[in-house]
Amino acid sequence: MLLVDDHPIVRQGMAQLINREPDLTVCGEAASAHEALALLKTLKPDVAIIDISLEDRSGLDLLKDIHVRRPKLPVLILSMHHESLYAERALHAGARGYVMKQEAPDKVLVAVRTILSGEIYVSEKMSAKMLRSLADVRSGGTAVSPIDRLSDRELEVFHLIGKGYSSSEIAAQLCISVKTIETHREHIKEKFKLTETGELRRVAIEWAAEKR
Amino acid sequence: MLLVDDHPIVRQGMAQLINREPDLTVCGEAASAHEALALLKTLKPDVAIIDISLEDRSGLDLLKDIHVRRPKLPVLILSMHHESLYAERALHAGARGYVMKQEAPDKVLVAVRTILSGEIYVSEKMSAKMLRSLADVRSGGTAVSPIDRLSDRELEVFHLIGKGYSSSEIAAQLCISVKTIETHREHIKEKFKLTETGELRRVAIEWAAEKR
DNA sequence: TCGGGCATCGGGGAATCCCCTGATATCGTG
DNA sequence: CACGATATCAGGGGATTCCCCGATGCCCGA
Repeated sequence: MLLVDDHPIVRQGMAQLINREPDLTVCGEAASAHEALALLKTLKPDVAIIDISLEDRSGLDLLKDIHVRRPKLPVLILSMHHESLYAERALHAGARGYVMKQEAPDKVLVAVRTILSGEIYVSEKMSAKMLRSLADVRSGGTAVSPIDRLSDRELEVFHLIGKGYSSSEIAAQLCISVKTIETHREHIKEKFKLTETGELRRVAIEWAAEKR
Repeated sequence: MLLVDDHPIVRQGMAQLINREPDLTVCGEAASAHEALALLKTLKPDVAIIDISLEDRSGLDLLKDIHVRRPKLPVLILSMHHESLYAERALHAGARGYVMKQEAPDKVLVAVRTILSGEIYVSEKMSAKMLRSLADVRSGGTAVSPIDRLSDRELEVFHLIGKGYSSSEIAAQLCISVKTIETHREHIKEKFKLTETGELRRVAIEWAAEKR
């Protein structure tokens, strides 16, 4: 197994956790995406655990690269960020599982064994959420990113929310009623399967930051 | 030694690192400030390692509490954030050392032994920087970033605003009144010379994105 | 042509935020 | 010690948001 995390202490904890399992062994560690890709060539691991926030801030990027080079390599994303923000993105980028660092260590072991057996691993909550969004397939069953399902206007509003504008400010900028913005917000929340307003704001900020 | 970190995997790595040293032993672990304070009473550790970003309250907060209860307990701050952002604040709040998680694990051991011997531990770079800023006396016209003029608490609130949290959400996270958050927001706005609320939100988002 | 997504707007009530004043306690520094 | 900075909280009132409801007109594809 290949470990990728820019914090040596985390790697150490992970390595110990993994190595004391008889059926699992850490064969290499990397602190950056660059190192990881190099080790991937020489070590030929059969599974990888990758932190989403690396130095060169390319955890998801690395994931995509790996997915191109070795599409069948199961990758588990381990992150300090909440699953509601990144889990879907990670799976979309080719990961086979997502575990938050806040989780108990044994969750990692369960996740590793799950993805080694060819299954997908996400938390109960997250899988429920994703199933829910899968259930109402009004797009012919094709798994589309929620962002793609936004209409032009909704995307515009979403973008402005991500930049920190309030409903009334957005209304002013677009020269339309606040009420209209509120409607758009509701529709966006529906499409993203969000329940709290705060979540919409944070997701929008995250997204806007990426598109910077 | 008491370990405080909200990521079980990190605690595990730290514990293993510490315990294999003959002269050091982990006597307790905590995932939150609340737990930490409870354990501090019962366990009487002679040194503590604290992560700066905890779930319930910030590590700096916990640090101050500890410093009140046991002023002589040497505390090492372990953080994923760069030392240039927090090291000075940490020492000011009573910490005896600051180590980034990006550092090699043995740095932690060096740091622990240093603070156990009564000395202060920061990296070479950081100590040089602090000495330099100490040397060049506050000559009136030093252009200081508004960020540096924020108090610890204000910076914390500012950070959370930038991540998209509302006043009430921040209050819940920090376990203080919404009214207090509102006061902090006003003070931050003053220091940044901002007039509109939206401006504060956007500056905070901008800043949080940079420090990602 | 009919349905559906889209964009626009409105009402109303509860919740929250915003902004002001003011209060208290602590801490560090001069 | 006195003073300023910090951190905490409160009350109140107006502004805004949030979330439920419903409505209209438009355009496009089945």
